[in-house]
Amino acid sequence: MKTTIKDIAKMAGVSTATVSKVVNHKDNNISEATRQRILNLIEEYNYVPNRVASSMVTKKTHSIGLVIPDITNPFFPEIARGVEDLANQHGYHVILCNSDNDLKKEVAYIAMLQEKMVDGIILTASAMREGETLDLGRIHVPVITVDRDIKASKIKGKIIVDNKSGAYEAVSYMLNKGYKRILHLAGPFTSGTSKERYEGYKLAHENFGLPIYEELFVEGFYTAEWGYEGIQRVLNEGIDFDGVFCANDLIALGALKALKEKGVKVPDDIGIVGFDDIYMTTLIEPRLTTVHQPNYQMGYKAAQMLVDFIEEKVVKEKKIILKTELIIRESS
Amino acid sequence: MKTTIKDIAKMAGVSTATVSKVVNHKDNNISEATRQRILNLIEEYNYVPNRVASSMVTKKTHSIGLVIPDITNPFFPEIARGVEDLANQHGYHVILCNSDNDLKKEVAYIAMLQEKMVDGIILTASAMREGETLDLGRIHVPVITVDRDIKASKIKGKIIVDNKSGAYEAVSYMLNKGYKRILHLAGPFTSGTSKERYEGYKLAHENFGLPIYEELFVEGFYTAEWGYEGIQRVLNEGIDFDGVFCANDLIALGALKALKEKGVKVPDDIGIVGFDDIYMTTLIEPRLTTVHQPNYQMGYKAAQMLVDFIEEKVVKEKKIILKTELIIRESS
DNA sequence: ATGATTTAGGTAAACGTTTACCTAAGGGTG
DNA sequence: CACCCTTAGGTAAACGTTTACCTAAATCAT
Repeated sequence: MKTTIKDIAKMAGVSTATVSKVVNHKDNNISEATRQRILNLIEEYNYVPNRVASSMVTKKTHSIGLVIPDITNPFFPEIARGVEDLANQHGYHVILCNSDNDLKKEVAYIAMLQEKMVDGIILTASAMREGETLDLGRIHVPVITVDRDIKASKIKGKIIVDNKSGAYEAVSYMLNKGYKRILHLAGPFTSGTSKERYEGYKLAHENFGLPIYEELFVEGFYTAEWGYEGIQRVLNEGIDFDGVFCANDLIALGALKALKEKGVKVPDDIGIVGFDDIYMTTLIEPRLTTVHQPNYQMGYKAAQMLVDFIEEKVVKEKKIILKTELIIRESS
Repeated sequence: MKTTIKDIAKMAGVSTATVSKVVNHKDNNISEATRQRILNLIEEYNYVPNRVASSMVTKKTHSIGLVIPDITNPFFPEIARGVEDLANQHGYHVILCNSDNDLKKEVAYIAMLQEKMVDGIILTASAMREGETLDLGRIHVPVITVDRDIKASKIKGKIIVDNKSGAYEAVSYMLNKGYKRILHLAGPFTSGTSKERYEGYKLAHENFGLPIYEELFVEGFYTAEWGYEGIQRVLNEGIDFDGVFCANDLIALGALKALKEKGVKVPDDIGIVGFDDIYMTTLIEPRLTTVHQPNYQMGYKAAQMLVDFIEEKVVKEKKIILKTELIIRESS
């Protein structure tokens, strides 16, 4: 049998109220003698407060749900870590959910989180297909989205990254460097980030007064496999290009691999620029020029905003747009 | 106000017991008419059962704690994913905790998890320094360790990988290929896995009747930074070697980078073999020969065993040793 | 000495479920 | 008709806390 507050109260000859007060440091009107007596008993009998019982009365579980597509995707651990760090600092714990970019799973997880009475949810929404929509109508805890901007009602806050300007900066840099025909290996257009990065690509060309060649834009997926395949396809079609702007680093890594295998020299023959700045970009040869995304910051800020909502502090900014940073390395 | 079981009961003109039964599908003796009436009200009023209240009476929270050093280390996301997948299949959710290899944080997290009444804990223990010991004496839920074998009482089960034989196989392979002076960039010896891998390295040499050169063994950390630095140090000291066996892939990646920068050709001049088979090993050039660790499997099996303990099934094996697999690629 | 205030703690309801056990009505059997 | 069984549901305690409000004794000011 686990020791409960009642056991301690009985042994100390006080009421449970008194024990509760000392456990929660609301012991301003408890005599030092009693306090010590209780503390000793707690120690001796290894009393561990049952937080689920507390939650029943306080209506707070001090837990937050984190719903992301896949922790295995190198993009997400940093976000998760940022969330967890801030949460931990404030006494919250985080429940990890992998939605696999599947709206059904996502909805199921959110429902589950609600049943578990989490105090709030941080969500990187799955890419939605046409006609799909995420209904948060029945959720009554704050929801913050991270990285992906979705249009669903009831979202209390957003943390996003300025993808368009990040891409703009990267492509401008390439154009400045003299690249003329920049291939854009895009992510899936069901993802808003992918679209925004494409827009940055376009805008840079426009500002330079350069045309956009249709054959230099290829839509795909956010994976290394696709980067690998995409390059091969373009090469096989005989399309000419002197630089590649990839919608994320995974694509870039795949592309780089494919180019190397074809004997193409990077950056001498063709330059590559990625997006995200995931850890491994510095471990490869040549190190990848890329657009740094502040992932840890995103997670951290999201959690911060969520906790502010939960604790009913005033939240000044409900939409935080984080800046990217172009990191120039040797691949371009 | 959120709808509770009482609201539904009142509106349906039945007792809460009845509603509870239909919600939990224990409705064998509830008439179909009543069942439908209740179901409709649940739908209409968006009744969401409060699982923390359930937990109070059932003594189960259907949550498990996952304590790992750092989700940001590419070694762990796969484990976490394995855990989460199995947990999810069985209706459990997982609470993520990053201990940063800090015993204090680890202990604090475990205490917190206990207060939150998790049903069990999966732990990749932090590397302990001399004299440190993890006291699980006060935990009364099952604890399973993963990857790292620690000696702490009260561990209900272990999932580990046969590090020694993995290393043995890798080094034997190198020796067979004709490498004569194999540098071993080890991890920290506070970590058991690191020691075991070293033992595999030693055993292979012994079986080949070859000597072990002291200067070819260097203890360090499980990071790419250290691999990079370690190689430079060895090179600066003018120590001669023709192959490198790294205690993990991160070290190997760092080492590879350092070698490339010095103009050393891999695998022509020097061969490299790593350990872990993290995702990025296939994205670099040359792709890394490494010892595959079944990380996802580890997490999955750990969760499986934990759930079996929680649900009081008979657990046949309390120590599962997973086999590694040597993956030969181009770096050797 | 009296009334007011402070100190130290107690009382008991409430949080939202589950579940062992009870009951009342109806049906079946001989 | 008397008895038993089944059906359909109800009763109420229990889970372990927290907290608004209460109270009795001691101290203080005048």
